[in-house]
Amino acid sequence: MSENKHSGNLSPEFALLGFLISGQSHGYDLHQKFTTELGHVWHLSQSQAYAILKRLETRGDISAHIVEQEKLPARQMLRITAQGRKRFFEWLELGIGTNARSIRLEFLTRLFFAQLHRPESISQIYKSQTDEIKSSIVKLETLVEHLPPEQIYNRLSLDLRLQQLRLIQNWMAEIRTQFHISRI
Amino acid sequence: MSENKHSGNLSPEFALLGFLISGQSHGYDLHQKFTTELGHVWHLSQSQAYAILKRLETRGDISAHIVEQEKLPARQMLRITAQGRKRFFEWLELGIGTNARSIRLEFLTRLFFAQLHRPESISQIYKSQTDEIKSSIVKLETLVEHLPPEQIYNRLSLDLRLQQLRLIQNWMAEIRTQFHISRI
DNA sequence: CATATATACTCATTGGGTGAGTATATAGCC
DNA sequence: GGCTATATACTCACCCAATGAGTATATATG
Repeated sequence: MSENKHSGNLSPEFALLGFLISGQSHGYDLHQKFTTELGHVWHLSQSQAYAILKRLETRGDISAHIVEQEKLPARQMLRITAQGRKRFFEWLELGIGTNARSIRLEFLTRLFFAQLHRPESISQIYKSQTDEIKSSIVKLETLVEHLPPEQIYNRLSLDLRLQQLRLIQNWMAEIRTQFHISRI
Repeated sequence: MSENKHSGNLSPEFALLGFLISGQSHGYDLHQKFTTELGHVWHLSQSQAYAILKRLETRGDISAHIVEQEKLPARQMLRITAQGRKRFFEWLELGIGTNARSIRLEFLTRLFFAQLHRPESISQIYKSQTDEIKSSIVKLETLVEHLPPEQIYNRLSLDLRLQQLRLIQNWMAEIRTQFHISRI
Protein backbone atom coordinates (compact mmCIF):
# COMPACT_ATOMS: atom_id res chain seq x y z
CA MET A 1 0.00 0.00 0.00
CA SER A 2 2.49 2.54 1.08
CA GLU A 3 5.96 3.65 0.23
CA ASN A 4 7.29 3.14 3.73
CA LYS A 5 7.67 -0.48 2.89
CA HIS A 6 11.32 -0.66 2.16
CA SER A 7 12.04 -2.89 -0.76
CA GLY A 8 15.52 -3.59 0.51
CA ASN A 9 17.21 -1.97 -2.44
CA LEU A 10 16.71 1.64 -1.58
CA SER A 11 20.07 2.19 -0.06
CA PRO A 12 23.38 3.66 -1.06
CA GLU A 13 24.95 0.24 -0.86
CA PHE A 14 24.78 -0.25 -4.59
CA ALA A 15 26.42 3.08 -5.14
CA LEU A 16 29.35 1.99 -3.00
CA LEU A 17 29.48 -1.23 -4.94
CA GLY A 18 29.33 0.80 -8.15
CA PHE A 19 32.40 2.82 -7.24
CA LEU A 20 34.25 -0.40 -6.56
CA ILE A 21 33.53 -1.67 -10.07
CA SER A 22 36.17 0.76 -11.35
CA GLY A 23 38.81 -0.75 -9.08
CA GLN A 24 39.74 -1.36 -5.46
CA SER A 25 39.42 1.37 -2.90
CA HIS A 26 38.89 1.95 0.81
CA GLY A 27 36.15 3.33 3.03
CA TYR A 28 37.39 6.84 3.41
CA ASP A 29 37.90 7.32 -0.30
CA LEU A 30 34.56 5.75 -1.24
CA HIS A 31 32.77 8.08 1.09
CA GLN A 32 34.59 11.05 -0.38
CA LYS A 33 33.70 10.03 -3.92
CA PHE A 34 30.12 9.44 -2.96
CA THR A 35 29.82 12.83 -1.32
CA THR A 36 31.29 14.83 -4.17
CA GLU A 37 29.53 12.97 -6.97
CA LEU A 38 26.16 12.17 -5.44
CA GLY A 39 26.09 14.24 -2.29
CA HIS A 40 23.02 16.16 -3.37
CA VAL A 41 21.27 13.11 -4.62
CA TRP A 42 21.35 11.57 -1.19
CA HIS A 43 23.27 11.93 1.98
CA LEU A 44 25.61 9.33 3.41
CA SER A 45 27.46 9.91 6.65
CA GLN A 46 30.90 8.48 7.07
CA SER A 47 29.86 6.07 9.77
CA GLN A 48 26.95 4.88 7.67
CA ALA A 49 29.30 4.25 4.77
CA TYR A 50 31.53 2.12 6.96
CA ALA A 51 28.53 0.26 8.35
CA ILE A 52 27.27 -0.55 4.86
CA LEU A 53 30.71 -1.67 3.73
CA LYS A 54 30.90 -3.97 6.75
CA ARG A 55 27.58 -5.48 5.75
CA LEU A 56 28.66 -5.90 2.15
CA GLU A 57 31.72 -7.71 3.39
CA THR A 58 29.85 -10.16 5.62
CA ARG A 59 27.53 -10.83 2.71
CA GLY A 60 30.44 -11.59 0.45
CA ASP A 61 29.89 -8.76 -2.03
CA ILE A 62 33.27 -7.28 -1.28
CA SER A 63 36.50 -8.56 0.23
CA ALA A 64 38.85 -6.65 2.48
CA HIS A 65 42.54 -6.86 3.17
CA ILE A 66 44.54 -4.61 5.38
CA VAL A 67 47.27 -2.44 3.95
CA GLU A 68 49.65 -1.00 6.52
CA GLN A 69 50.89 2.51 5.95
CA GLU A 70 54.09 3.98 7.29
CA LYS A 71 52.60 6.97 9.01
CA LEU A 72 48.87 7.13 8.62
CA PRO A 73 46.47 4.52 10.01
CA ALA A 74 46.14 1.26 8.11
CA ARG A 75 43.69 1.00 5.27
CA GLN A 76 41.16 -1.70 4.64
CA MET A 77 41.52 -2.15 0.92
CA LEU A 78 38.22 -3.28 -0.56
CA ARG A 79 37.60 -5.22 -3.73
CA ILE A 80 34.32 -6.20 -5.26
CA THR A 81 33.79 -9.94 -5.57
CA ALA A 82 32.22 -11.79 -8.48
CA GLN A 83 29.05 -12.06 -6.43
CA GLY A 84 29.08 -8.34 -5.67
CA ARG A 85 29.55 -7.56 -9.32
CA LYS A 86 26.62 -9.78 -10.18
CA ARG A 87 24.39 -8.13 -7.58
CA PHE A 88 25.40 -4.69 -8.76
CA PHE A 89 24.51 -5.26 -12.38
CA GLU A 90 21.26 -6.94 -11.43
CA TRP A 91 20.33 -3.88 -9.43
CA LEU A 92 21.44 -1.62 -12.26
CA GLU A 93 19.14 -3.20 -14.78
CA LEU A 94 16.32 -4.55 -12.70
CA GLY A 95 15.91 -2.49 -9.58
CA ILE A 96 13.12 0.05 -9.78
CA GLY A 97 11.37 2.11 -7.20
CA THR A 98 7.93 3.58 -7.46
CA ASN A 99 7.71 6.54 -5.10
CA ALA A 100 8.93 10.04 -5.72
CA ARG A 101 11.82 9.87 -3.34
CA SER A 102 13.16 6.55 -4.42
CA ILE A 103 12.92 7.55 -8.06
CA ARG A 104 14.99 10.64 -7.52
CA LEU A 105 17.50 8.77 -5.41
CA GLU A 106 17.71 5.47 -7.14
CA PHE A 107 17.10 6.42 -10.72
CA LEU A 108 19.74 9.13 -10.69
CA THR A 109 22.19 6.78 -9.06
CA ARG A 110 21.46 4.11 -11.61
CA LEU A 111 21.83 6.60 -14.42
CA PHE A 112 25.16 7.72 -13.02
CA PHE A 113 26.59 4.22 -12.91
CA ALA A 114 25.00 3.13 -16.16
CA GLN A 115 26.78 6.07 -17.83
CA LEU A 116 30.02 4.77 -16.33
CA HIS A 117 29.72 1.03 -16.65
CA ARG A 118 26.88 0.15 -19.01
CA PRO A 119 26.11 3.03 -21.38
CA GLU A 120 24.56 0.61 -23.86
CA SER A 121 21.73 -0.30 -21.51
CA ILE A 122 20.71 3.21 -20.57
CA SER A 123 17.67 3.32 -22.79
CA GLN A 124 16.50 0.01 -21.34
CA ILE A 125 16.93 1.28 -17.81
CA TYR A 126 15.19 4.51 -18.72
CA LYS A 127 12.30 2.66 -20.24
CA SER A 128 11.72 0.31 -17.34
CA GLN A 129 11.66 3.29 -15.00
CA THR A 130 9.16 5.25 -17.07
CA ASP A 131 7.01 2.17 -17.50
CA GLU A 132 7.00 1.64 -13.78
CA ILE A 133 5.94 5.24 -13.23
CA LYS A 134 3.17 4.99 -15.76
CA SER A 135 1.76 1.87 -14.19
CA SER A 136 1.92 3.27 -10.70
CA ILE A 137 0.09 6.37 -11.92
CA VAL A 138 -2.65 4.16 -13.26
CA LYS A 139 -2.83 2.27 -9.97
CA LEU A 140 -3.07 5.48 -7.99
CA GLU A 141 -5.73 6.88 -10.31
CA THR A 142 -8.01 3.91 -9.80
CA LEU A 143 -7.34 4.02 -6.07
CA VAL A 144 -8.37 7.67 -5.92
CA GLU A 145 -11.44 6.99 -8.00
CA HIS A 146 -12.70 4.36 -5.60
CA LEU A 147 -11.81 6.20 -2.44
CA PRO A 148 -14.86 7.00 -0.27
CA PRO A 149 -15.45 10.75 -0.47
CA GLU A 150 -15.27 11.24 3.30
CA GLN A 151 -11.62 10.22 3.41
CA ILE A 152 -10.33 13.67 2.68
CA TYR A 153 -6.85 13.27 4.12
CA ASN A 154 -6.22 10.06 2.30
CA ARG A 155 -7.47 11.75 -0.85
CA LEU A 156 -5.21 14.76 -0.41
CA SER A 157 -2.27 12.46 0.10
CA LEU A 158 -2.98 10.40 -2.98
CA ASP A 159 -3.63 13.54 -5.02
CA LEU A 160 -0.24 14.93 -4.15
CA ARG A 161 1.46 11.65 -4.90
CA LEU A 162 -0.21 11.56 -8.29
CA GLN A 163 0.85 15.08 -9.09
CA GLN A 164 4.38 14.27 -8.00
CA LEU A 165 4.51 11.29 -10.31
CA ARG A 166 3.34 13.42 -13.22
CA LEU A 167 5.99 15.97 -12.36
CA ILE A 168 8.58 13.23 -12.43
CA GLN A 169 7.39 12.19 -15.86
CA ASN A 170 8.20 15.65 -17.16
CA TRP A 171 11.50 15.71 -15.35
CA MET A 172 12.41 12.40 -16.91
CA ALA A 173 11.43 13.61 -20.35
CA GLU A 174 13.91 16.43 -19.80
CA ILE A 175 16.57 13.91 -18.90
CA ARG A 176 15.83 11.96 -22.04
CA THR A 177 16.69 14.92 -24.22
CA GLN A 178 19.67 15.97 -22.12
CA PHE A 179 21.22 12.51 -22.27
CA HIS A 180 20.10 11.75 -25.82
CA ILE A 181 18.38 8.59 -24.71
CA SER A 182 16.70 6.83 -27.60
CA ARG A 183 13.13 5.63 -27.46
CA ILE A 184 12.61 1.86 -27.52
CA MET B 1 22.49 18.91 3.54
CA SER B 2 20.11 16.14 2.78
CA GLU B 3 16.71 14.98 3.81
CA ASN B 4 17.96 11.65 5.06
CA LYS B 5 18.86 13.34 8.26
CA HIS B 6 15.96 12.33 10.41
CA SER B 7 14.84 15.21 12.50
CA GLY B 8 13.33 12.91 15.05
CA ASN B 9 9.80 14.11 14.50
CA LEU B 10 9.03 12.33 11.29
CA SER B 11 7.27 9.42 12.79
CA PRO B 12 3.71 8.31 13.34
CA GLU B 13 4.23 8.52 17.07
CA PHE B 14 2.48 11.86 17.30
CA ALA B 15 -0.45 10.51 15.37
CA LEU B 16 -0.86 7.74 17.92
CA LEU B 17 -0.60 10.33 20.65
CA GLY B 18 -3.17 12.42 18.80
CA PHE B 19 -5.71 9.64 18.78
CA LEU B 20 -5.24 9.24 22.51
CA ILE B 21 -6.11 12.88 23.12
CA SER B 22 -9.74 11.99 22.46
CA GLY B 23 -9.69 9.35 25.20
CA GLN B 24 -8.08 6.11 26.30
CA SER B 25 -7.64 3.27 23.88
CA HIS B 26 -5.47 0.23 23.18
CA GLY B 27 -2.90 -0.79 20.60
CA TYR B 28 -5.11 -2.79 18.33
CA ASP B 29 -7.74 -0.09 18.13
CA LEU B 30 -5.23 2.72 17.62
CA HIS B 31 -3.69 0.86 14.73
CA GLN B 32 -7.12 0.33 13.21
CA LYS B 33 -8.00 4.00 13.50
CA PHE B 34 -4.69 5.01 12.07
CA THR B 35 -5.07 2.72 9.10
CA THR B 36 -8.57 3.78 8.17
CA GLU B 37 -8.07 7.52 8.72
CA LEU B 38 -4.48 8.04 7.57
CA GLY B 39 -3.62 4.77 5.87
CA HIS B 40 -2.91 6.47 2.56
CA VAL B 41 -1.00 9.26 4.16
CA TRP B 42 1.52 6.84 5.55
CA HIS B 43 1.77 3.23 6.36
CA LEU B 44 2.08 1.81 9.84
CA SER B 45 2.32 -1.91 10.43
CA GLN B 46 0.75 -3.39 13.49
CA SER B 47 4.04 -4.38 15.01
CA GLN B 48 5.46 -0.93 14.39
CA ALA B 49 2.46 0.59 16.14
CA TYR B 50 3.06 -1.59 19.18
CA ALA B 51 6.76 -0.77 19.16
CA ILE B 52 6.08 2.95 19.10
CA LEU B 53 3.52 2.67 21.88
CA LYS B 54 6.04 0.80 23.96
CA ARG B 55 8.52 3.60 23.43
CA LEU B 56 5.97 6.25 24.30
CA GLU B 57 5.27 4.41 27.51
CA THR B 58 8.90 4.16 28.59
CA ARG B 59 9.23 7.85 27.85
CA GLY B 60 6.26 8.66 30.00
CA ASP B 61 4.03 10.08 27.28
CA ILE B 62 1.40 7.45 27.86
CA SER B 63 0.51 5.13 30.72
CA ALA B 64 -0.74 1.57 30.43
CA HIS B 65 -2.86 -0.63 32.62
CA ILE B 66 -4.06 -4.09 31.85
CA VAL B 67 -7.73 -4.81 31.48
CA GLU B 68 -8.63 -8.49 31.60
CA GLN B 69 -11.35 -9.69 29.29
CA GLU B 70 -13.52 -12.73 29.79
CA LYS B 71 -12.81 -14.43 26.52
CA LEU B 72 -10.44 -12.44 24.36
CA PRO B 73 -6.85 -11.68 25.32
CA ALA B 74 -6.25 -8.93 27.84
CA ARG B 75 -5.96 -5.37 26.66
CA GLN B 76 -3.33 -2.84 27.54
CA MET B 77 -5.45 0.23 28.06
CA LEU B 78 -3.46 3.32 27.19
CA ARG B 79 -3.93 6.86 28.42
CA ILE B 80 -2.02 9.94 27.45
CA THR B 81 -0.17 11.63 30.31
CA ALA B 82 0.14 15.34 30.95
CA GLN B 83 3.65 15.17 29.49
CA GLY B 84 2.40 13.36 26.40
CA ARG B 85 -0.31 15.93 25.91
CA LYS B 86 2.26 18.68 26.17
CA ARG B 87 4.57 17.01 23.66
CA PHE B 88 1.70 16.45 21.27
CA PHE B 89 0.57 20.06 21.18
CA GLU B 90 4.12 21.28 20.85
CA TRP B 91 4.53 19.07 17.82
CA LEU B 92 1.21 20.21 16.43
CA GLU B 93 2.17 23.87 16.46
CA LEU B 94 5.91 23.83 16.10
CA GLY B 95 6.95 20.75 14.20
CA ILE B 96 7.72 21.39 10.56
CA GLY B 97 9.43 19.35 7.92
CA THR B 98 11.08 20.64 4.82
CA ASN B 99 11.22 17.86 2.26
CA ALA B 100 8.44 16.71 -0.01
CA ARG B 101 7.80 13.49 1.77
CA SER B 102 7.75 14.81 5.26
CA ILE B 103 5.46 17.64 4.23
CA ARG B 104 2.92 15.29 2.77
CA LEU B 105 3.13 13.00 5.74
CA GLU B 106 3.51 15.38 8.60
CA PHE B 107 1.57 18.34 7.38
CA LEU B 108 -1.49 16.28 6.53
CA THR B 109 -1.30 14.55 9.88
CA ARG B 110 -0.98 17.86 11.66
CA LEU B 111 -3.89 19.25 9.70
CA PHE B 112 -5.98 16.21 10.61
CA PHE B 113 -5.38 16.57 14.32
CA ALA B 114 -5.56 20.34 14.31
CA GLN B 115 -9.06 20.02 12.78
CA LEU B 116 -9.93 17.71 15.67
CA HIS B 117 -8.23 19.28 18.65
CA ARG B 118 -7.14 22.84 17.80
CA PRO B 119 -9.18 24.25 14.90
CA GLU B 120 -8.36 27.80 16.01
CA SER B 121 -4.64 27.39 15.31
CA ILE B 122 -4.97 25.95 11.81
CA SER B 123 -4.08 29.14 10.02
CA GLN B 124 -0.98 29.50 12.19
CA ILE B 125 0.09 25.95 11.43
CA TYR B 126 -0.60 26.48 7.76
CA LYS B 127 1.44 29.64 7.70
CA SER B 128 4.49 28.21 9.41
CA GLN B 129 4.47 25.35 6.94
CA THR B 130 4.24 27.58 3.87
CA ASP B 131 6.90 29.89 5.28
CA GLU B 132 9.19 26.95 5.79
CA ILE B 133 8.63 25.81 2.22
CA LYS B 134 9.31 29.26 0.85
CA SER B 135 12.58 29.56 2.72
CA SER B 136 13.75 26.14 1.70
CA ILE B 137 12.99 26.99 -1.92
CA VAL B 138 15.19 30.04 -1.59
CA LYS B 139 17.95 27.94 -0.04
CA LEU B 140 17.76 25.40 -2.83
CA GLU B 141 17.76 28.08 -5.49
CA THR B 142 20.98 29.61 -4.25
CA LEU B 143 22.49 26.16 -3.89
CA VAL B 144 21.67 25.35 -7.50
CA GLU B 145 23.03 28.69 -8.66
CA HIS B 146 26.41 28.04 -7.10
CA LEU B 147 26.66 24.42 -8.10
CA PRO B 148 29.64 23.71 -10.37
CA PRO B 149 28.28 22.96 -13.85
CA GLU B 150 30.00 19.57 -14.07
CA GLN B 151 27.93 18.17 -11.23
CA ILE B 152 25.06 17.13 -13.42
CA TYR B 153 23.56 14.48 -11.16
CA ASN B 154 23.57 16.74 -8.16
CA ARG B 155 21.97 19.41 -10.32
CA LEU B 156 19.27 17.10 -11.60
CA SER B 157 18.51 16.07 -8.06
CA LEU B 158 18.24 19.61 -6.78
CA ASP B 159 16.18 20.61 -9.81
CA LEU B 160 13.64 17.95 -9.09
CA ARG B 161 13.50 18.86 -5.44
CA LEU B 162 12.87 22.46 -6.36
CA GLN B 163 10.09 21.54 -8.75
CA GLN B 164 8.56 19.32 -6.11
CA LEU B 165 8.54 22.11 -3.59
CA ARG B 166 6.83 24.41 -6.07
CA LEU B 167 4.27 21.70 -6.74
CA ILE B 168 3.63 21.45 -3.03
CA GLN B 169 3.06 25.19 -2.88
CA ASN B 170 0.23 24.84 -5.38
CA TRP B 171 -1.14 21.81 -3.60
CA MET B 172 -1.16 23.74 -0.35
CA ALA B 173 -2.89 26.69 -1.97
CA GLU B 174 -5.61 24.23 -2.97
CA ILE B 175 -5.87 23.07 0.62
CA ARG B 176 -6.20 26.65 1.77
CA THR B 177 -9.34 27.18 -0.28
CA GLN B 178 -10.74 23.73 0.52
CA PHE B 179 -10.40 24.26 4.25
CA HIS B 180 -11.21 27.97 4.20
CA ILE B 181 -7.97 28.81 5.93
CA SER B 182 -7.56 32.51 6.46
CA ARG B 183 -4.43 34.38 5.52
CA ILE B 184 -2.40 35.84 8.38
C1' DC C 1 -17.40 -28.81 9.96
C1' DA C 2 -13.81 -26.39 8.03
C1' DT C 3 -12.02 -22.04 6.99
C1' DA C 4 -11.59 -17.32 7.07
C1' DT C 5 -11.60 -13.17 9.60
C1' DA C 6 -11.37 -10.38 13.79
C1' DT C 7 -9.35 -9.54 18.33
C1' DA C 8 -5.01 -8.56 20.80
C1' DC C 9 -0.35 -8.66 21.30
C1' DT C 10 4.89 -10.47 21.16
C1' DC C 11 9.40 -11.42 19.36
C1' DA C 12 13.59 -11.82 16.60
C1' DT C 13 16.12 -9.72 13.24
C1' DT C 14 17.74 -6.46 9.82
C1' DG C 15 18.66 -2.04 8.46
C1' DG C 16 19.10 3.20 8.68
C1' DG C 17 21.24 6.88 10.86
C1' DT C 18 23.69 9.89 14.14
C1' DG C 19 27.34 11.73 16.96
C1' DA C 20 31.20 11.26 19.19
C1' DG C 21 35.67 9.39 19.75
C1' DT C 22 40.64 7.76 18.39
C1' DA C 23 44.91 8.67 16.36
C1' DT C 24 48.24 10.76 13.32
C1' DA C 25 50.05 14.10 9.69
C1' DT C 26 50.57 18.23 7.43
C1' DA C 27 49.90 22.99 6.26
C1' DG C 28 49.19 27.70 7.52
C1' DC C 29 49.50 31.43 10.56
C1' DC C 30 50.96 34.78 14.03
C1' DG D 1 58.09 28.14 18.28
C1' DG D 2 53.53 26.99 19.18
C1' DC D 3 48.63 27.01 17.85
C1' DT D 4 44.90 25.62 15.18
C1' DA D 5 42.59 23.81 11.41
C1' DT D 6 42.10 20.32 8.17
C1' DA D 7 42.88 15.81 6.07
C1' DT D 8 43.47 10.84 6.58
C1' DA D 9 41.35 6.53 8.27
C1' DC D 10 38.40 4.08 10.98
C1' DT D 11 35.52 2.44 15.41
C1' DC D 12 31.84 2.35 18.74
C1' DA D 13 27.61 2.81 21.29
C1' DC D 14 23.26 3.91 20.68
C1' DC D 15 18.41 4.56 18.95
C1' DC D 16 14.76 4.34 15.66
C1' DA D 17 12.26 2.13 11.53
C1' DA D 18 10.28 -1.81 9.64
C1' DT D 19 9.21 -6.40 8.49
C1' DG D 20 7.45 -10.96 9.02
C1' DA D 21 6.17 -14.44 11.53
C1' DG D 22 4.21 -16.37 15.59
C1' DT D 23 0.65 -17.01 19.59
C1' DA D 24 -3.92 -17.63 21.08
C1' DT D 25 -8.84 -17.33 21.02
C1' DA D 26 -13.61 -16.13 19.17
C1' DT D 27 -17.03 -15.63 15.87
C1' DA D 28 -19.02 -15.58 11.42
C1' DT D 29 -19.67 -17.83 6.78
C1' DG D 30 -20.10 -21.17 3.55
